[in-house]
Amino acid sequence: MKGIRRLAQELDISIGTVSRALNGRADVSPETRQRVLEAAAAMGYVPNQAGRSLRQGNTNAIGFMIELGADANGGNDNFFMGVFDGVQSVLARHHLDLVVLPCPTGEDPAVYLQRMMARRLVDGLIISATHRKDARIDMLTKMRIPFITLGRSNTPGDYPWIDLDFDGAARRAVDRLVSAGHSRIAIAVPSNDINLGFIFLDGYKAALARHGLAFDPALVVRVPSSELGGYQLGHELLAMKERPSAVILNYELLALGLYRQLGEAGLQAGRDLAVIGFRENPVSRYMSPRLTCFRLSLTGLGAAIGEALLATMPAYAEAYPLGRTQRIWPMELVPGESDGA
Amino acid sequence: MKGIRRLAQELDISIGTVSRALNGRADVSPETRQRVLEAAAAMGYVPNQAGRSLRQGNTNAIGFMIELGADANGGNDNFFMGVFDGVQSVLARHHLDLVVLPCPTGEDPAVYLQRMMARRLVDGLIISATHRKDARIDMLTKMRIPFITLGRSNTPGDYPWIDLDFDGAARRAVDRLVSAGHSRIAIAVPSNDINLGFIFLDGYKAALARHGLAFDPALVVRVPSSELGGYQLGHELLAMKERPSAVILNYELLALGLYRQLGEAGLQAGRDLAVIGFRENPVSRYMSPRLTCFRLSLTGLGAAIGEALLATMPAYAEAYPLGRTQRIWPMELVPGESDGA
DNA sequence: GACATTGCCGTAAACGTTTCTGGAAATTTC
DNA sequence: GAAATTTCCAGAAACGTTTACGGCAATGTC
Repeated sequence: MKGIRRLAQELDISIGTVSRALNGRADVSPETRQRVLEAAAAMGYVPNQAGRSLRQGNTNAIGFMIELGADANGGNDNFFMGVFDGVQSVLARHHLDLVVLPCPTGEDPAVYLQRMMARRLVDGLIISATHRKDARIDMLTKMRIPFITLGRSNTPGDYPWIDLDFDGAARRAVDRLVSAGHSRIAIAVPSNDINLGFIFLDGYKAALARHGLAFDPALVVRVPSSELGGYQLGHELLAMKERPSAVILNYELLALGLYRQLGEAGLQAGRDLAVIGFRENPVSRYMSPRLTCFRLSLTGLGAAIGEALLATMPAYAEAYPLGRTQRIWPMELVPGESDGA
Repeated sequence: MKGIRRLAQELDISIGTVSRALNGRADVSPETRQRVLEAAAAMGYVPNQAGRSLRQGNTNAIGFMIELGADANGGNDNFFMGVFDGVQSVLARHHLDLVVLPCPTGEDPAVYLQRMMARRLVDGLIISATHRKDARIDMLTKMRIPFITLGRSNTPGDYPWIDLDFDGAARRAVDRLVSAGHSRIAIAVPSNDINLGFIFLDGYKAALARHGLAFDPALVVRVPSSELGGYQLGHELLAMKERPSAVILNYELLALGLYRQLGEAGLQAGRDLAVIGFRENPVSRYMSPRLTCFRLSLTGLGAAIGEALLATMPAYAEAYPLGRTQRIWPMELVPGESDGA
């Protein structure tokens, strides 16, 4: 005899009562509940999740899908670790657990997602590295699985999302550079179809226009989001006929390769080329010269993701007034030495 | 009507036969099997994992527990992403899925593990960031859950583990520095009780002894495994009465902070202080000067972990001759410019 | 042609929960 | 003190699978 049945036998009561006592239902006397809880603790009883899932049709777990391919989310640094912490802080309030689902490099994210959802492993899902046209969004809406995307997409629909303030970052970077006297400002965007690149570029264009500067397509450099990409970026910048005096990066670690390329040419960021990076992280803080970039609260972002997701799940929604489930997460500019200010 | 029952009704055969057909059992006629498979595909049927788990008592998933606390595994860079890929390449052969379990910062890893295992979410487990005395090991052996640790521990027992070649790296770093003429060689080790620090230090000591050099405890600097730790390390090195001419790092990103500290004192790695880092990664490759460090195959490591774990699980063991489930993963020195050679 | 074997399939039990239903006992109500 | 209500619990069904068992027909064996 195992599980709840054994517990019931031990206490000489029915398994139904044991279950109700453990789950805090009303119709069980205080003393019986007490006995059950004590016996459960003593015997180290924990309910079998498979049985519970089968019966109630849920799993009490939330999934977070990430893509392992380095290019897809820019080298996978400590970004997600902070976000996971934030998400869990919210889920813990409801006894929900977080499981991370890593899509292998080279596997189609949509196919992977299909496989994982078929397992019915989670009740809700967070997906990241949103592509411009993302098949996963249609799939999840069709499957009626609650989800939220970290990153906007162009896929139409009324699904919830949260995204970093790419437009704002691009705009403020341009503003800062223009007021420092720069007029020829290059921009680096990812070479794949991840959506953030398009938004970043749009923000850049809009900011230029507001300053009355013409948009020059030659100043848009598409490179993979990696240190090597930064090195290539440097090469392209130096090879330009009319060399720009500043560059804005969509990904902070591009600066490493860029710095190296500049160094090999006897040049230095901040002095010979103004550089504004993207997200502040431990590496950008210790590069020389220190990178001017944008700070955000990773755990705060994670918590916002968790709350927005729960707001769309009927079982938890009452605690989270639906409100805005589509929002832009703010970033704050932290000046470094790389923009020559 | 849902699930297998609906499928059976549609085909007008029993659910037992459907199940056997889908699971490739022998006693079902070829044409029936064909019909079932086609109907399942047409209706988009996928077996309910909860029902299956409940019946067969397993989950067809393997867990990989990581710790989010930045200090615990050295800043969480792309290390794990590569390993996940390798693990999945092996698991896929057996239709096993990988789920990553991120232990929140600040939560006791053993408590977290207990919670997750109670959910019976996975059939086997990989744990990382092994501590010198690791409560999780006793817990898992007691629970009879197949597991493997990424990182040795001092906890006694015959459990499987894989570890990076910390001793070899320390030894070869010392060898290289000594033959370049250095005799006062400092070493950085983590300030917490993560086990790799002790092994790294032991390798260092042994190598010194082999060269007839005395071990000087003053040359052992304990700092957190982060860029800031590297900065502190630089401070301590520069403040030493008898300043060392070389330093060996247990974690490559320490070099970033160290470089900065040196730069602020007008010094440079390679020229004024020989530096040998630990693991090669994209960042270390683009630091200036490029860090001398050790290369390893992350996906290879992941695959080895997966195979060693499966070798201990009865259901899969036959494919993996038990052999050595305790092994050291090799690393290859890649010369940079930071050691002045 | 009687018998044993084989191939295929239906039936039903089991996995560990939760929850619906009913009902006995205790309490309250007039 | 009978009726109505409440409190608490037992019993059983249900969730979706897998699999042990048995049986019927078809095939093989002498």
